Amino acid sequence: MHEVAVVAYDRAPGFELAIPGEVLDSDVLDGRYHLRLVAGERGVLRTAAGWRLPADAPVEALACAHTVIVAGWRDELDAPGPELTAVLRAAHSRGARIVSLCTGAFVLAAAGLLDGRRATTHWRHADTLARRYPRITVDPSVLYIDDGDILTSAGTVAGIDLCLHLVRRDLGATLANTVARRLVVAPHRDGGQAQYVEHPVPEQVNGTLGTLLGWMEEHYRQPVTVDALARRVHLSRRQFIRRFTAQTGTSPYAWLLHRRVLQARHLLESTDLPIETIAAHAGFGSAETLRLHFRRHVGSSPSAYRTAFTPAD
DNA sequence: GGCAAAAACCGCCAAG
DNA sequence: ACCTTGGCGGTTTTTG
Repeated sequence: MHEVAVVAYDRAPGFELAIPGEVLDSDVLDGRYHLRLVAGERGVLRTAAGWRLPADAPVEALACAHTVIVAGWRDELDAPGPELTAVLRAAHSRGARIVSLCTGAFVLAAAGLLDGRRATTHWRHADTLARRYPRITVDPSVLYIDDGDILTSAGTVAGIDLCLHLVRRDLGATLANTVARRLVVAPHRDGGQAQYVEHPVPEQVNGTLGTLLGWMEEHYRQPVTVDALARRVHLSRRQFIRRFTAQTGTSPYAWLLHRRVLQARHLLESTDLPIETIAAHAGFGSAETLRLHFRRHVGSSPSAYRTAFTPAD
């Protein structure tokens, strides 16, 4: 049983606070995570909308959590209390995994947990974070950053991506996809939040490119060249790459590779096909190529991944 | 939108 | 038997 503590604090944004519950406590996960709302501050706590927050446990409960999630923060100008930062540091040094969603990164930063690390936050606050904490390498162009024991995510909805990533890491890609499907969100939103920087009005990958992404989703298992993609949308290769990266945050080819690795993960978990075959089914030309990109994205070799996620469940 | 340089990738093979 | 890693030149992709 994996204990997850979600930190409750006064004037918390309700949306961010709800994300861990929606993703990690999804009924398709069968209670593999045990979530608790833990008070990070004294007194009566309310959400930004004024709803009363009934914390399950006092600050000390962070001591027994495997994962601690700070979902957002009320105000970048408002420093978190010393009690909260101290207990976060303690939890981390005890080996807990610390996660921030959106502006929750400011709390982690105040606790000194991000010093010397890469981190991200909502793009509107990235500058402030970087300026106030020069020892943090802030990358505002990604949806989330997995730095092993510390994970940070970008604005609002990216918190869902990060929580799905946790599920993927802990329980495998197949289950993560099931959760995503249940929530009716994209199981794999690749790339950064660059699109939101230029077009703060969220979502909706614009018309023709959106259609193209659908096509790619159907055809990534076979060889696809960037030139062919550009031709499909009647753009020069150069212009196509420009638009694609502006909208999705990754280059076309990188998108394909990422998608193929995800499919390979799924096949490794759900079949016992040899690596060579899986490579072919996922759209890689050879097993070596799969291995290279698999290690780059997942951090382990395909067969090591398979043994880690095989029997039992 | 096209060009050229830089970077990344591919598949093969050899070795562990 | 099967998997992983690393090197190598020839391509393809990405960048400015």
